[in-house]
Order: sequence, then structure tokens, then C-alpha cells
Amino acid sequence: MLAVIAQEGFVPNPAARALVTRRTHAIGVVIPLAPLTFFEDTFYFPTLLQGISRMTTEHDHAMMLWLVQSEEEHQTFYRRIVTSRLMDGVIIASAASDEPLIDYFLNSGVPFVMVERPGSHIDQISFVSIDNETSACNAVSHLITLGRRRIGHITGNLGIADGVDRVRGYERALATAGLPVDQALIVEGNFSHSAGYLGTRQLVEQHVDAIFAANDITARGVLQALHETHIRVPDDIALIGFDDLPTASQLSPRLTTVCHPVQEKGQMAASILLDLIEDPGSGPHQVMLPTQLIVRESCGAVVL
Amino acid sequence: MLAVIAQEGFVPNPAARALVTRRTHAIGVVIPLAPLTFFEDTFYFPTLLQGISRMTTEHDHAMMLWLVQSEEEHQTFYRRIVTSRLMDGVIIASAASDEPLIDYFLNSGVPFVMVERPGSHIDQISFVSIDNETSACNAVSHLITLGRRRIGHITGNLGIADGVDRVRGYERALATAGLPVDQALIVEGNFSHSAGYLGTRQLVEQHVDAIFAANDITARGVLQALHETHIRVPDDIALIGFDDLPTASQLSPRLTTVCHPVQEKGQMAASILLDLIEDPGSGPHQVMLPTQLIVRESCGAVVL
DNA sequence: AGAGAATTTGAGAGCGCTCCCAAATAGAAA
DNA sequence: TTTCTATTTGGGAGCGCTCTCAAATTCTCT
Repeated sequence: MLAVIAQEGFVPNPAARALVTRRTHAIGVVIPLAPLTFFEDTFYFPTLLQGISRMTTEHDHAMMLWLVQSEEEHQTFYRRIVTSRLMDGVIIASAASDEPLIDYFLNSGVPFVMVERPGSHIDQISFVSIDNETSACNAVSHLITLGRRRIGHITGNLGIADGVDRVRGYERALATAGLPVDQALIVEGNFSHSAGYLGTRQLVEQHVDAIFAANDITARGVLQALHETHIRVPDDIALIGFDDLPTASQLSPRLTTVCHPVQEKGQMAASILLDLIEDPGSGPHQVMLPTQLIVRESCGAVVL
Repeated sequence: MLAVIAQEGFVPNPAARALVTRRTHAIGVVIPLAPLTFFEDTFYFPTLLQGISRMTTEHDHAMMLWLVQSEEEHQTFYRRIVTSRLMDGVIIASAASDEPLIDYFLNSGVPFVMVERPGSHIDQISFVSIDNETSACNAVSHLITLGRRRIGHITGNLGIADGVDRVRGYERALATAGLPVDQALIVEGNFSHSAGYLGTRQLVEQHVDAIFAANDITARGVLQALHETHIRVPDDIALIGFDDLPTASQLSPRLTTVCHPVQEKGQMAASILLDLIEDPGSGPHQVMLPTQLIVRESCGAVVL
């Protein structure tokens, strides 16, 4: 009899089912719009969403998207999810250490996963990230291997773990090679194009022979600044970025950068969240995804 | 008594409410991943989603995102929405004329709105778009005003209304100015970077003095190609793009382009959909948003 | 103060499903 | 064939709301 039902194409009413099972089969994705990233690195979120979407559709879940702007919207959102149980769990796609949602969620009992390492309560929170420090270290080590000695770094947002970790990686690479860490060669940025553009001036004055930019957007700013001042890349100054944006290979010279598996991050976050929904007791899951240095022209390595 | 309830912070269970009201207070956004656009023009969808999100949160609705890849996923999606009434309505963010979902939806009774002009059934479908033809015409007219006479065009995807309409606008501008339309100056592209890069070669051979690219991504490809062959922009060849991506003003020279109000498009689409949900009888709503030519350096106009 | 209208309150049905338990059926062992 | 067990089937109850209708209350006017 139930075989007949299946054949007739019967689709149960999700609302009725949700009412009794207390499972909506929907997960939420919260993206705070505050971070510059949303507007500058437009590659990141679509790709992340794609990864999440892949996993959720595979597991027959819906994905609700919440682009929250203000603190007020954070509150509204929180009530929607926690009080009303609109969704079974949430992925928080924000790296801001002070993300106010974290506190809301921590003892709410609603499963959630963060993308990027959270700034606090690390031992209680499930998250997926990449090993920013090692990745950055590898990139800078590569520059050192190629003979560069005065390597500057334009940092990302230092209020975000990713930004801080990449600075650490940069310093570790220098230390490992026995090179001094000169604070004058570290310019604070914020993952933006203009940070790269502006920061380059300072680094040029310091006579650097290479720049490690905290991300590709920044690297693009660096490239533009160097270009305008007729400094050759990689001949005069070598450059390495971070993220491997699709445009990285379209720049001239083509940008050497660290591949950031954003889609995999999304998939993994969704996968962890689904596990957490299934079995809320299964402690925090924390995953670090591997990265890879993509060697192109801008670092000065000979590419065939 | 109900004043007390409101004060106590009571939030009704959405599932129970949906069960009886037959309204989930959720709308869907379907983005077919097939079009190149998703991967190349990563600015478009986040911005569109932001516009939609603004309107939906304002009206207390949730936004479900569906990134569908295969025909199979289209089917699954369709059943989810139509048969099961997971959502009250849908925004279809695809410009592909042959979008299979359209047929599914047309006589399903589920409210839907398209972003971009649909390829068929135009009289029955609600949509929001921009006047691509006039916008393109204005851009090309601007080049003519600046003294350019051999203006090439690298088209967008001609399977999409936007692409076709922009060619029409290009032709109309030439016709209006009494200039001949030379098919050798029209190179078929597909909104991609490589279309611009490759197409430029053909147009250079034709000794054009200006290029109108179907979008900014393509214009970026043009710029790179011209750059590599040491052709000066705008001195030798002037360039105008379309979309006004955030990076347009970061290129050198800064790109003259048509401002595409993507966020407004999203807001409008959501607004129309909410109207349609409220009153399904209120015939198709069709809105054309205005655009504006943003004059920068690449077209050769003197900018102060 | 009393009759009428307007408003508030309360009780009950029902939305479409899942879950549980009892009844019926099918299958396995004696 | 009979008995016991395993599986299927069917009939409630109930999830948390909204909606309707009747009863109770308040307000308005004569």
C-alpha cells in the first residue's frame, strides 16, 4: 500500500510534518553584512553557499539565507530561529571575533557551526576553517626560497582570526629562515583593495623585494599601485596573494596565491551541522581544510 | 489578555501556523548554476540576494535559496515548492530563455517573478529588468559623441535577452547617428572575461577606435588584451562596459560603464512577489528599472 | 435602569502529518 | 491443521496554531 503511495508521487506537507516531528528540515545560513568582505570579495559567499547548498540538497534540507545588517536584525533573526524553531540549525558565516550571535546561540541548544575560527569559546564551538598560519608560512617560505629577503606583509583585518593567523604564518616563515621580523615591513590592512594600494607605498619606501598580501583583493591593490609607479612584478618586487580568486589568473602578471577551498568549507560546515542536528550530543566538531600554494608568475618562480 | 501575550515575548510556531493558514511566510530564490555568470560575475548574485533579503525581512518573510545545477535538481526543486507548498512564491533568477522551470510554474498557480526578461510567455510572466537596449544605445551614443566612428561590440550571451537587447541598442545608436552597422565589428561573446580577451583581437584587426563590451567582465578581458598589445586606452581605443562592478573604478584606466541597479532589482522582484502572494489575481507585474551611464576614463571623455 | 449593539472571551473543530497501540493478516514452526 | 510469532493495517490522539460560533461581558443609547 505504501508502495502505491510512493508511486503516486505523494509529497507530505512540510508544515504538518514539522509540527509533529519538530524538525523543519531547513538550516539557516547567517551572513552579517557588516564585514567589508561581502562587498569586496564577492567570490567568497556565493562559493560558500554553493558548497552548503550541495550538501543540504543532497540531504533533503532547505537552506534559508539571512543577510543581517544591524544589531536589531540580529535579535530578530535570533528569535526567529531559537524561539520559533524555524530551522533545525544554523551556519554562521562570520569571522568577526565579537560576533554577537555566538553568545545568543551558545546556551540555546540550537545546533550551529561557524565558518572560520571563532574568536572565543573555541572549545565549545563547531567550526570549519583552513590552517591560515601554515598556509601563509608556506607562501612566504616560497618567496624566501626564491631569494627574496626583504619581504613585506599587508595584513588582513586583525579583528578576524584569519587576519591574525596569516601574520603569524608570515612571521614564522621569516623566523624559520633566520630572517629578522621587521615591524616596518608589516602594514596593517583590512582585506580591501585600498589597503593593498595604500600599503604598497609604505612598503616601497622600505625597499622590499617581495610582498605577501593577506588576500587576493589586497594583492590586486598592490599590483595596481606597483603598476602605476612602474615597478616591475616580479622582477623588482615579487607578490603572493591569498584565496585564489578566479581573477587571480587573469591579472598580469598572473598572481601566485594560496588556494582557499571555499566550496569545500561550505560543504563541510553543512555536513557538520547535519551531524549535530542528528546527534546534538556529539561534542564540537572542528575541521581544518588543507590549502595549496598556486605558483604563477607574480612570485618570480619560473613557470613553464 | 492578548496584550500580555505580546509582552511576554510569545513567538508562534511557524509550522503550526503554516499548517492552518497555508502560508509559510517563506519565499524561494532559484538560481540555476548553469550560466557562466554565477562564477564570473560574482558580484551579481550576492547583490541581488541582498536586495531581496532587504524586502523579505522587512515583510517578515524568510528567504530560501536554491542553487540548482541539473535538470534533475530542477525537478526536485519543483516538487518541493509546488507539490509541497514549502514556500509561498518564488523568484527565478535566471535569464536563460529556455529555462525549464518557467513551463513548470506557468500553470501551477504558484506565484513567481523572474529577474531579467523571460524568453517566452512574456505577457503572462511577472518580471523586473532594466532597459538594456536604451542603456546600450546611450553608451554607444556617448562614444559617437566623443568622435569615435569605428565602434566594435563584443556581445553577451545571445541566448539571453540581456545579450540580444544590448546588441540592438548598439545597432540603434549607430543607426541614429547615421553610421553603418558592420557585422565584422560585432563579435559574439558570452559575458566572460575570455570573450573580451579573444574578441579584442578580431576587433583590433578591424581597426576599431572604440569597443562597447556587453558587460564589465568582458571589458576587463578587453582591457587586458589591449594592455598586452600596448594599445592605449582610451587614446587608441575607447572602451565602455556594462554593470558598473565595484572593480570598474579600480581598473586602469578607470572604466566607463552603465550602472546596473542590481540591488534595486532584487528589492523590486521581492516586492512584486509579495504583492502577487497577497493577491494572486493581480495580473503580471512588469518593471523596467532605469540605468545610468557612469563616465570615467576609459571612454576618453575628459573627467575632472 | 433596561434594551440593544458592540466587543471580548472561551470552547471546539480542524489543518496534515507522525506515533502509538490494537486488530488483522501473513508467515513459521510444531 | 493448529499454535505461536512476525508483519501489516487501521484507528485514534495530539503537535500548536487559526477560525468560527456561541456565550459572556462591556458599552451606548433611550
